[in-house]
Amino acid sequence: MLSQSIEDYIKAIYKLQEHNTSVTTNDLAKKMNVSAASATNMVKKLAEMNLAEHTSYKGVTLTEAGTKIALEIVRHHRLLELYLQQALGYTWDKVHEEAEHLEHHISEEFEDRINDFLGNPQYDPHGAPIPSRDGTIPTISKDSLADADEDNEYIMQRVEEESPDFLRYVGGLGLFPNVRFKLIAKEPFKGPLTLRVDGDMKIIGHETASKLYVYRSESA
Amino acid sequence: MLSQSIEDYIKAIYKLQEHNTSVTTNDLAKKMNVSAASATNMVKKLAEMNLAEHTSYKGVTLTEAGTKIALEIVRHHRLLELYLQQALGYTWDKVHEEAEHLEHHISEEFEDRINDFLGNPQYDPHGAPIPSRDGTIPTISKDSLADADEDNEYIMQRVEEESPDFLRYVGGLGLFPNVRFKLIAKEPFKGPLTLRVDGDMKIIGHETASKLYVYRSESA
DNA sequence: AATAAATTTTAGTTTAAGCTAAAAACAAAC
DNA sequence: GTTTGTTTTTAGCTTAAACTAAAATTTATT
Repeated sequence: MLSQSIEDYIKAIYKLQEHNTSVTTNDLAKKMNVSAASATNMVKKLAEMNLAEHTSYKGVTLTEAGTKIALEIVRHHRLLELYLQQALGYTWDKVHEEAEHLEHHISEEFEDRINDFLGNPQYDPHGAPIPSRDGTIPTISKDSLADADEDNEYIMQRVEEESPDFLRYVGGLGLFPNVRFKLIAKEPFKGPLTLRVDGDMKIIGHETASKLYVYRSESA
Repeated sequence: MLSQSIEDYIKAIYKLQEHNTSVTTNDLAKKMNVSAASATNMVKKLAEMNLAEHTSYKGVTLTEAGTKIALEIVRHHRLLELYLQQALGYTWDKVHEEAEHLEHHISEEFEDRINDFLGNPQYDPHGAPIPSRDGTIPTISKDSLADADEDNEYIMQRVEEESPDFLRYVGGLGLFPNVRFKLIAKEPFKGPLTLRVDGDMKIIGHETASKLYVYRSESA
């Protein structure tokens, strides 16, 4: 059984890998809120355990074994998030934190039972893909709303931010996964975007838009 | 936030206090599966934190503050057990272990939500009382079936053992909380007991009976 | 290319929780 | 009421995961 700490580091590396090509110990230290030295130590330990590869002064990558563990943790996390929402009525801004604590402590049986309760779901409340038991990840759009084109219709896929405040803000605009909307206007130079969501006009900043992933909708 | 370890010790002391009047560090060490020295160390730390009182070479008692914490943990544990059974279909022999892991990691919100889901329940799947939010404990019979009298009707209140094997055995006899049965015969000298449960005759040992708590039923 | 700045690693400490072995205190037996 | 045996505590060691400060390496600047 891996320590909670080890699991947290693996998950952090996994998440950093999704974005940045190379993950430095410093990136990791920041994400984990520990000193750079602590991150280095853990990375060396992970390498020792063959869960990561580390080239000094360069960066870290998860090995296949490490990735497998990361996917299990992410699966736990996202299943829990959805379960908290669907079964216990949590709002989407609160599920992350609770799942964060629980993800390390549920058994395989628990995982299976909530998975069955939820009908083997593909996405969590924020639209993030839930890795399947065997490590397959449902496809997701990698198109940020910030790169979308005026005058097109889109469907919200995913909000890639977990801060409660941000989620409440976005939710207040009606922008939940699977919601359809139209991008009416988009100012140049990272300016604001105007959307029509369910008949209402909403203006959001470029920064916000960059965290929303969408796919083109066949306009109705 | 108390460490998991501290919480586990507090809970162990609480449970030992329920039975034995005085709790020695050795009792505690056995219950916790640690060396006597480790138990002594922790007890001193708890005393330091004003969660327990310790008189050297004598024993430990929880303070009011310590008891309050114990009750919270026990509440978490028993609510979880019932939730796992009611909401997720766990059998009663498996709920203990899962709850044991989760009890330290659920938030107050989680506690409240499962409590509401369960309708503010009083007893867990084994008939153990669930302390209320404010620390009140539902009444329970302290009469063991081992001390019961021939020819009377009883209702199962509680099974005071958490080992899966034992619970499966007892469950196989049909002896769940709230089940009514009649004590047909009872051999002297800690001999076996004969019961009629739902029309069927069952013979159980004294040792088993001593772990079953019952109350007299007004015979129908 | 040489030096300055930033990043990463190494070295050595700290804390929590465990351990063993030895010492101290208590209980029991003669 | 000593002596013997058990229980409890003390002392000192180990491991995991953090830390700071110093050394090493890489990157950036002139």
